Amino acid sequence: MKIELEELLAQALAKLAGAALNVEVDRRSIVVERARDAQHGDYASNIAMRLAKAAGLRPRELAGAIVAALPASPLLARAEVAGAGFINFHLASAAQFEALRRVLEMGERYGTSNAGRGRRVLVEFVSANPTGPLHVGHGRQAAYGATLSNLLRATGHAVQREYYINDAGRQVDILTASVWVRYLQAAGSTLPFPQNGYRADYVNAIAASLRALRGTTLEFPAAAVLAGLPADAPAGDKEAYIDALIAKMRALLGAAGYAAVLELALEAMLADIRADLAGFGVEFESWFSERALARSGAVERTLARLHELGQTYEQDGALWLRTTTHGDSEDRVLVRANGAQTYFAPDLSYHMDKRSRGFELMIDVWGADHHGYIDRMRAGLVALGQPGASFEVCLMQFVSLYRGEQKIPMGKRDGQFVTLRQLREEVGNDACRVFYLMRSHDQHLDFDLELAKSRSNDNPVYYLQYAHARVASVMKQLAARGLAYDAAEALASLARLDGPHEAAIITALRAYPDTIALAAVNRTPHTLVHQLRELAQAFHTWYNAAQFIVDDSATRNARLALAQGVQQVLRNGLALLGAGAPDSM
RNA sequence: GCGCCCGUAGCUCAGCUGGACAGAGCACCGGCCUUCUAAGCCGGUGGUCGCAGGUUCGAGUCCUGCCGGGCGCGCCA
Repeated sequence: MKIELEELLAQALAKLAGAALNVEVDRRSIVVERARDAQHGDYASNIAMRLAKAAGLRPRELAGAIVAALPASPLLARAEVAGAGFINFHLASAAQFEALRRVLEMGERYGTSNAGRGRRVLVEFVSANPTGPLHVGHGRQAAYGATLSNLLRATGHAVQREYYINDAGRQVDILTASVWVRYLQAAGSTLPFPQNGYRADYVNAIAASLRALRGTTLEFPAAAVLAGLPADAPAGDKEAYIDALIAKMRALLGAAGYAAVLELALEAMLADIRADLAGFGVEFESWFSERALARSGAVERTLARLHELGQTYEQDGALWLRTTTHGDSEDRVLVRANGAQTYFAPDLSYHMDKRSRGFELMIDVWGADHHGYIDRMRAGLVALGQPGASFEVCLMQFVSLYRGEQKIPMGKRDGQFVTLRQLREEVGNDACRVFYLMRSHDQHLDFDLELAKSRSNDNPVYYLQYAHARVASVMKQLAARGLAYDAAEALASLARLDGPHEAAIITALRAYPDTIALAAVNRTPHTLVHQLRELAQAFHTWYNAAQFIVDDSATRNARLALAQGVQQVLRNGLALLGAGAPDSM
């Protein structure tokens, strides 16, 4: 609709070009927007104000000339000059109802487009270390990544969702050692628990399954384990201690024994994470293992490629990447003086792998604390010959949990945090998904458990679902009264929908596809929540003001058509948000 | 010190990529269930959009500088 109106404006301006107007007009500068206020009609353009100065005319004068030059169109009831020089468009009523017709015709496809033209996009999100259960912060990233993926799909992108498993780093070794110490302690060992270990309950659970699997075969006396180890904190260094403990564990159990514990711990954690996400309705097409990447030699190949390209240098025994030449604030280490790679090396290699799999665009969803890593990654990719624009990061600000006024503290290592699973069980999946998404991702989120549970306007998910259920209920009542919906009569009687409430709803229905498109392009799912809220509000207002099941069949069917249009769009929107659309509540 | 995010009604936040009088929910006050779900609706109270400059016909929105809050700046992950 916008485009049609812009075309009309372009024609009017072309007509004026010779006479009244002596400036060149770029077609792209002709923009029509939805009017914010119903009094301003349905659409508005500021083109006259933009061109007035260059044309040497007063904005209202120019606007008047443009309106006069507008070609006749069946879309338009009238166009008028308003305010400082706006051109307001009032749609013809047939064009008004076109939106409703389209909703009913397209059904669940209403709101989709092929704007993305099949562009291949990889959305990587959550990617939490498999060293513990997901917490509420991961939940936000999960909800965001899932809905962003849905939005991109709805706008014609070929999306793949991926979870990167950091299963090669030191954190996994720390988890492995933690499990082993718990396993020993469970058999009565006096071995102290490392200060830097993972001390939450799930570690005990894995230790118990280790015992069930291996019996006593992995047991060693505490004295044997502690022999030669440095002091742990607070007397000593907790980092040095845990590293020594891990080395000792390897020595005592042997490579195979150590690997067995590690595999068990990793699989247990991953199984938990997968189940949690699946339970949350968040699916991934691929789970990408860092270890597999490392074993394939890909990281070495990436390093070699950087060397070939002359992007690296050695200094103080370490291998550095010249990221400063590509916009980073300082150069970065790829391989430390002790020969170990930093995380930067496999991360770069991983993103090159994404590119090699044919993804034009890589969208990473990261926690806000990683923002300092963005320039580094992009610079590294550019150094490898990739376009900087192929890599994009959506930063998620933090989540604070409240129970009413009370802030819930969130420690990590000590296990004193609320898990995503606990949150879902307490609040429910639908409320979680929408609560997570109702705020802009670059806004810090206060998640109040009491609010999220309350069945009121506090939580928009109920408001949206309630509107959906009300329509279902009306249709049930219709059947109960022995009546049937007549689609043909409805479509022939849309002119009966002539009140302000109906107009407000139709405006909201028409806005929906624009909202989807904008939310996808700007990576802002929260705007969808707000738009659906406006639609639901318009519907609730109408519901209270008018009766649907009336005697006059033309009016009845027209109203039922509009109600079902609302229901359809709510269902579509809730699906994108990952929430259900119940028929009764 | 440098970098990123935020600062809008008592509280939590929108503000459609500069436009027409600044919006919503909660809270507070007052109304609406013999009719399709009151998890709802209607009305009212409430704001120098952190402060100061600048750009523009027009600034909550863009630029600069302050002030305040969060986060990040390792050969950690």
